[in-house]
Amino acid sequence: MLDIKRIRNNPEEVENLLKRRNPELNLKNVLELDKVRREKLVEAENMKAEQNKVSKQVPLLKKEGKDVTIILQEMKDLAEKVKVLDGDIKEIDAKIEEELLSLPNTPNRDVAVGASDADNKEIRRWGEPREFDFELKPHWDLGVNLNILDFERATKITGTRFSMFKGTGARLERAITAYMLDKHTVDHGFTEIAPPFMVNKESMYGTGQLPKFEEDMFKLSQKDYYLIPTAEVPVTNIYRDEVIDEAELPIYMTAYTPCFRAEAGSAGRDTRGLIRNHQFDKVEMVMYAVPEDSYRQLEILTNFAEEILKGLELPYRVVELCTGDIGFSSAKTYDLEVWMPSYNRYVEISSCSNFEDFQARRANIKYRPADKRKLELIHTLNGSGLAVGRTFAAILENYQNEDGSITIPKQLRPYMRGMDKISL
RNA sequence: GGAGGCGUAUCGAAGUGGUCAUAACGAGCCUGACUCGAAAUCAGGUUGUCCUCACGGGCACGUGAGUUCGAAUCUCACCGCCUCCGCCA
Repeated sequence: MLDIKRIRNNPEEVENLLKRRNPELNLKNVLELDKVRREKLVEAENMKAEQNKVSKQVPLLKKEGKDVTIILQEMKDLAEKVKVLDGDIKEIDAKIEEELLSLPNTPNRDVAVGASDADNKEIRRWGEPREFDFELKPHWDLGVNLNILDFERATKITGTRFSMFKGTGARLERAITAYMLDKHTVDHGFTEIAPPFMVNKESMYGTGQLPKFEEDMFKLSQKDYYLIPTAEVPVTNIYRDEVIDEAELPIYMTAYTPCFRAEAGSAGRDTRGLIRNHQFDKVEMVMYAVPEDSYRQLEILTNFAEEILKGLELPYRVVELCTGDIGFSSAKTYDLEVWMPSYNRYVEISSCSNFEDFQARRANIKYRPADKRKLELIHTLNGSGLAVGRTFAAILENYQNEDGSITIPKQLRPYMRGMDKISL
């Protein structure tokens, strides 16, 4: 959520930044509502001040034996007026809240202006896409042939866009997850979290999934809970409505969770394999930082995600998203894209973002600066580290051999009890 | 799921219709005094939020609604925590 004070004091600046995302965005409604609200607020507060003043006098006058009947009658009338005015203000507050919740974050000033992913900027590449001297297979054929993936039965058990890992495949999936978690906790200093996989709507509002993206989520029918679309939601909300000591920042947290996405509106896209499912596993990194430090932390976060790809020796590139492509809550985002041979292009496998105080304002996460009295909002960041299903797919495709077997990346072998190859 | 109890600042906790909410009292923390230094002791400070350039004012005692001229205090609903019982991996 954007700061209403910032909007009020710098309307043009904020609006211009929003228009970099989408030229249709504007602040007209919010500004008008805010103006009316403040007028009514001043009026109501003056009346309340009067109420408080008189209420203090009443017991004194009574003590002196004076008749207060007239005063009480006047106060009753005043109370009526205050009640009406408070009702109006409450209504306006709700409207302002609604407007503010529907506005995306302002992109960082340095983010390149662009309309779509076509305008994203490649920052760097690592590794060379492998040249195949045989006809390569996509991961869904490789996995099914080796009997480590089963899409047909997953569809029977549940439905389309579900997948199932089997035997060595299930083990490899678990190995990838464990490797990532170990790397982040042991080498990168993260605290591992095993959070709830369902959250209430306050948490969904906190990170920005609600109210705008309800159709992307799975909601339970008997409780007002949602299946998490990413560990970002429960983990970022850990400190919702709390105040953190500055000495504790930055806070690094990582979590493995399954992720559930309705994938509404993506019919027909990536229908085969592990790339776009209703359920997939992901290891997520979440950071809390002081505002002055958050952009430095974004670089660190992105590097941590890159470390996983480097460790697995998977070629990738880093892309900086343009203003038209960054997510609703983000101010700046780097995507990591892994080389996917069957697609013959790089495919998104991680998204690392700085949300600045956008989520912290919604979730009310503050810290007390060591030098100052006032509480300040923290900055939140998160990044995939990485999407496990897509990593699995990338390993199958990049490490495939002519006979259809898969060489296991060196770093994963300890997690596979030394196994170096998956074959029939 | 049933019964009872409880939600007040960083923590403990008092307050049960109006000079007890500028939230008592205690602890913690910060500053100062004493000290070579520390401890102890003494003095002072220490909630958040909204409107306002400021002065100043409003709001908040789990949340919401109600009664009242006036609510932490009375009523209702909801949420959370604790104890006991039931059920359960």
